Amino acid sequence: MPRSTVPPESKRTRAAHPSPELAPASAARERLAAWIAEKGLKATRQRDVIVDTFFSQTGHLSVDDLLNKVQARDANIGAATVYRTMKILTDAGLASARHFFDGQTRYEAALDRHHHDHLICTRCHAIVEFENERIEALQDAVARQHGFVVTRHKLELYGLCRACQTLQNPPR
Amino acid sequence: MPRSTVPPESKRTRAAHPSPELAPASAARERLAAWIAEKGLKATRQRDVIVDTFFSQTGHLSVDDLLNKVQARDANIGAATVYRTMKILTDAGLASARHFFDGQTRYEAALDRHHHDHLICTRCHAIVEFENERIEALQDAVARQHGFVVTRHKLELYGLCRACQTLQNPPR
DNA sequence: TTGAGATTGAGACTGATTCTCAATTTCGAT
DNA sequence: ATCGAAATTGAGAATCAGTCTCAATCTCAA
Repeated sequence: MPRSTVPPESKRTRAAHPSPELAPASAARERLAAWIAEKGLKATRQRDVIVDTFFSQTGHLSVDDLLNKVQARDANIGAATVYRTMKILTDAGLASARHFFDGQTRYEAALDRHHHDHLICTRCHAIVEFENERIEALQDAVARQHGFVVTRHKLELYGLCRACQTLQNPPR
Repeated sequence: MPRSTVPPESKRTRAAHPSPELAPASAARERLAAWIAEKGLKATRQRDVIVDTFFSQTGHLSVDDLLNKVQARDANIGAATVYRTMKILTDAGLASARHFFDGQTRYEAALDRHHHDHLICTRCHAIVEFENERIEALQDAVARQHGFVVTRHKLELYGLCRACQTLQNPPR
C-alpha cells in the first residue's frame, strides 16, 4: 500500500547526490536555532527530540503519529509540547500544516521545498505530491479576473490510486 | 463588504429569466420529498423549517448561522436536528458541505449547480465562486499521469479581494 | 385509530486542539 | 559557577464543532 511519494529509503540515498527537494535534518535544526535566537525563545531538550523525530520522517505526519514516535524516545514529553513545537516549526517556515480527509492536522517538512499540491487516495490514504505550473498560472489568471491577489491556495485531488482501483473494498 | 458572488436581490431577479445556477427553493423541497419517500424517512415540521430557511439564503452558510435563523422561526428546534437535516440534504444532493478558513462546515445549495471552486478573501471572508474547465482538464491530466482516478477535488484560492487590498487592517 | 418505526431535543460524549498554572528549565548578566 | 527573569513544561481542564444516546413524541400506512 503506497503511503507517500517519497519511499523511506530515499532519505539515505539523498545524502549521495544533493536533492533539490529535501534539506537534511541538520539544516533544519540550524534554521530552527536561528529562529529561536531571533524570537527570544529558548532551546530545550524536548524541542530537540521533537524536531529530530519530525525530520527523520518523510511524508505527511499527523500530530498523533509524531507524538507516538516522540514518546518512544522520551515518554515524558507531552502532547501539548508537540503541538506547540510544530506551531513554532510552522512559523519558522520549516514545516507546513495540511488538512486532508480527516480532521487531523498533518505536517510535512517545508525547508527549501517548492510549493506543491496533493493527490489523495480515498481508500488507502496514500498521498502523492505534484507540481503543475500551468495550473498555478491559470489560478492566478482567474484570481486576477476577480480582482483578487492570491497569497496561497489549496488544491487537493481525491480519488483512487492505481493499486486501489482494482480492489473492491469500500473506500473509507 | 462583499459576501458572496450572488447578490441578495438576484434571487428575485432569477424568476424572470431562468438561471442555470440556482433552482428555486420549491424545487428543492420537492426533491427532498422524493428523497424522503425513497429512503423511508419521514417528513417533519422541523425539517420543513430548516429546509425553507436554508434555501431562502444564498451563499455559504455555517451551521451556526443557519441554526440562528431557524431558531428565529422556531426556538424549539435544536442544533442536532439542524446538523442531521443538513446531512440529509447533502446525501440527497441538494446541499454541499465546504470547509474554508475556519473549522466550521459551511453549506451551499447544490441543486442543479455546476461544480465550481472558490476564491476566499482572508480579510473580510468574502467567498467568490468560479469555474474553469481548463484547470479541471489539467487536474485530470495530472491525476492520470499518477495513475489516479479522481472522484472529487478541492481548489481554494486565498488572498485579498479588491476592496480589502486597499485597507491596512491585518488579515484575519 | 393504531403501532412500528422514524424523529426529536437535551445533554452527554468525542476528538483535536488550546489554555491554565504551578513547577522546572534556560541563559545572559553577574 | 550562580542568580533570577522569562520561557517552557506536563497535566489536566477547557473549548469547539460535531455526533451519539435515549426517553418522549411524531408520522404514516394499514
